[in-house]
Amino acid sequence: MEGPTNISDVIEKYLKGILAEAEQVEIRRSDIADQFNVVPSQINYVIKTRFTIQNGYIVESKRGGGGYIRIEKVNLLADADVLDSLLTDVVGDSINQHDAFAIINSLFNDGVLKEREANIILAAIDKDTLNVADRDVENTLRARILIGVLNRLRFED
Amino acid sequence: MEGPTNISDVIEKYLKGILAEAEQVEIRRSDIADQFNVVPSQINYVIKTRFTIQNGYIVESKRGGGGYIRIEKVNLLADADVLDSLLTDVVGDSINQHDAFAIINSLFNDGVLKEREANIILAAIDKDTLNVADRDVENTLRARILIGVLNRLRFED
DNA sequence: CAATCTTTGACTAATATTGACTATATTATA
DNA sequence: TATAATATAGTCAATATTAGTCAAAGATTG
Repeated sequence: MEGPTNISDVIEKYLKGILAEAEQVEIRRSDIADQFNVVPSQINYVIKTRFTIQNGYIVESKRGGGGYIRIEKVNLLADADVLDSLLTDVVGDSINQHDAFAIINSLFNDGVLKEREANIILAAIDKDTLNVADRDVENTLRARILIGVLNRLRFED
Repeated sequence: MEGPTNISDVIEKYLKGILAEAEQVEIRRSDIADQFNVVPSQINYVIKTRFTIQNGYIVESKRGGGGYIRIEKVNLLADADVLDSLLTDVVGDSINQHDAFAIINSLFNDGVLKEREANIILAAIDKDTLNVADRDVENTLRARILIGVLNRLRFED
């Protein structure tokens, strides 16, 4: 019944309309801001809230002359739901090395990760690699890395 | 969408186009500057920002009559010494996201990393993933993860 | 009314462009 | 051969051109 009620939704729909036709959109932030009569930083808000990796978008940008913001749509993989439930149920906002290793190991056993891929992740979240004095900080950081990596693996590219 | 709208990107692409065909490219700075209608020092800027060792290039030059700038592509897979010095000198104990991304991209281009492997590493060292308040701490952590991961891959082979 | 989402703008950071000045190598000339 | 003239490239800082961050204010929703 009702259309979009705020300008952020309008901008979101505009960009997604383009992405329905093309692989990616490349904009000049101030152009879009002018077009919808909003301040430039609102474009960042729209992107941060509506074009996340969880939703299947990858965003790249460059400042300076000829700068741009590029939004790319990426496709969900078959394993996406496995990774998704793992993320919401198991990882949380803190995870110790033992539990994290078990997750990666099971993903390897299930064929979601190749051996080299698993080894890369294990190296990245190893406690000696992170080398953080505080155990809680270490576990929080490990959770963030795991979430970032597994979210990325939900998509192809 | 559109191509680059800044002249530095255009010059970069021109030079990389030549390097796609040849082992190296040798230019006279003022020729290229004239060709693209920029001041000569902009050629130095393009080289300094886009043909660094972390991008996989080595640059040599000579001044005076018959002077030149020569850009050579190095293969990090073939040249273990270059990779070594790159990790020691460029990564060291701190590295920002921009430089780290350039290194991973080079390793992918040279066949050291597969695309999925590169994406995993990029996700792990992304500043939003690490989400550390202090920039120095973030860069230190990124360096440890990068070195930890690459060393793990190295022992594999 | 409390929580959440949106809008705004001041401030920050990154990148690109330009030109004056410096450094170095080669060539011409005394 | 020594020196001067010429022909290169390098450095650096000022300015211009973008995008990013953050927090306060305002609006909406449950």
